[in-house]
Amino acid sequence: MGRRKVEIKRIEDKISRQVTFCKRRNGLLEKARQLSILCESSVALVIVSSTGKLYSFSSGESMAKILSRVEIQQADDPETSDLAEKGMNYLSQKELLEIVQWLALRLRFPPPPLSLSIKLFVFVFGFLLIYAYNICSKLEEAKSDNASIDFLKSLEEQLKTALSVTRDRKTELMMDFVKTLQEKEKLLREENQILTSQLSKMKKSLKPEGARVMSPEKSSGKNPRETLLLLK
Amino acid sequence: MGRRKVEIKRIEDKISRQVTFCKRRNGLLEKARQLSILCESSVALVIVSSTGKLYSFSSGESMAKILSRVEIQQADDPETSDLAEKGMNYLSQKELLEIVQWLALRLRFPPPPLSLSIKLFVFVFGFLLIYAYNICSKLEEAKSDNASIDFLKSLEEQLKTALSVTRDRKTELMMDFVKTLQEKEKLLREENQILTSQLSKMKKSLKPEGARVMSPEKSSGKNPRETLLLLK
DNA sequence: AACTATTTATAAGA
DNA sequence: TTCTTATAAATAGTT
Repeated sequence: MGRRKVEIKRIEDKISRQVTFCKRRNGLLEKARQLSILCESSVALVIVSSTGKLYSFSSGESMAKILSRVEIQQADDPETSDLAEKGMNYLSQKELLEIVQWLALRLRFPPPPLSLSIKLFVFVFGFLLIYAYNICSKLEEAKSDNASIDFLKSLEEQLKTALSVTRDRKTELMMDFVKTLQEKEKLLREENQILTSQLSKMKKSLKPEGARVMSPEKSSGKNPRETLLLLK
Repeated sequence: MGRRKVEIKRIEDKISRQVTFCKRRNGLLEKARQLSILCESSVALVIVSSTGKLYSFSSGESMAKILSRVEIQQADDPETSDLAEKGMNYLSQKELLEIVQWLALRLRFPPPPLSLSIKLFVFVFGFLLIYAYNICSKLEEAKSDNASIDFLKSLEEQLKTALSVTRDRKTELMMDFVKTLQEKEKLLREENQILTSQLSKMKKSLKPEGARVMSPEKSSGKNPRETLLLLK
């Protein structure tokens, strides 16, 4: 829709590319706005220029909310369930590696099962940044009258209250449950060790024919006591 | 660009709205694609229909990556990083302790090395509060405007949403962790059973050799099973 | 899903 | 950048 038809491929001339970017970017943002209004739909659009400048639009509901639907929908989709990789992009590679290694080390558990948790963690983080960005850009357009200041003060209170939900009963219950599970795990591990050592002693005792009598005595005499102690 | 000019406002007729949505949605997605190719820019677009169906486009790099630039840009902005810092400070000592304890419990490790994770966690929670504060102070400086009340109401909704999302994610994280622990427990139990049965087989094979071996056998063969029961 | 009369977007030029 | 204008592209209403 110009003086001539253009092929859809990278515009080589830098100036021309920049001009086209400016025009089409505005066009796209406007089209996004129109679609959201005309058809009552949620639209989130982010454009980053080749020079790194950022432009975005999101309809009435916050971008965070719209994007969360992508996450949910994609999580259900087996093909896209490469969740770990997706989540990684929200933090720098370096930071993420650091977190993964650190957690893996401390949990003595191989990384893969952790990736989901990390993804969620990281997702929340990226989520709010996008959200905040949106609020900020909207804020610039906004003005307030005197009456709204009281409203904002109450909003602040509400936010504080919401924050204290960190300590709600559900969380506490879950923490208790986690504690119980961890204790169970510890006991089971210890028991496993005892069983394993009993087993190896048994095997040893079977090998040398003459030593048969001695070692079973040792193992049967020592192990039960150990087990009892550990269970305390 | 049609038989007649249309006003940009919600299309009341449902059929017509749906048809328009389909047409414009495709147009928008195509435009997004073209912009990304012509101008070598990153574009992420998400459209959710009023019926909840999701359509999206993102240029070559993944949407997550594009969105992460928002994060980078925010981090580079001195005002924002200042906010992040304030976010840390704003959480009460008590709340911070709570978060530390939760993480410490999960990781069975003393707090200090946790700093990175804590940073992320605290940031998520502190973030919105700081923004609320900031919005308040900015708006207090601004001048009267009737239309602003609607804006503020939508802002309130957005903040509420963001908070609930954060809470939901935390719960999800914990649930994932519980699941992992339960799986671990199951595996350990199975291992225990195998070890126990191996042990008793061993002992049987020792049986015919002499009567001496019998009594120790009982005690060592019985204890692990009892232990398992206790752990339930 | 097509069709087509119009509107709209935009490429090139100023 | 911004505006102008010829033309391509998108799409509203119709079939």
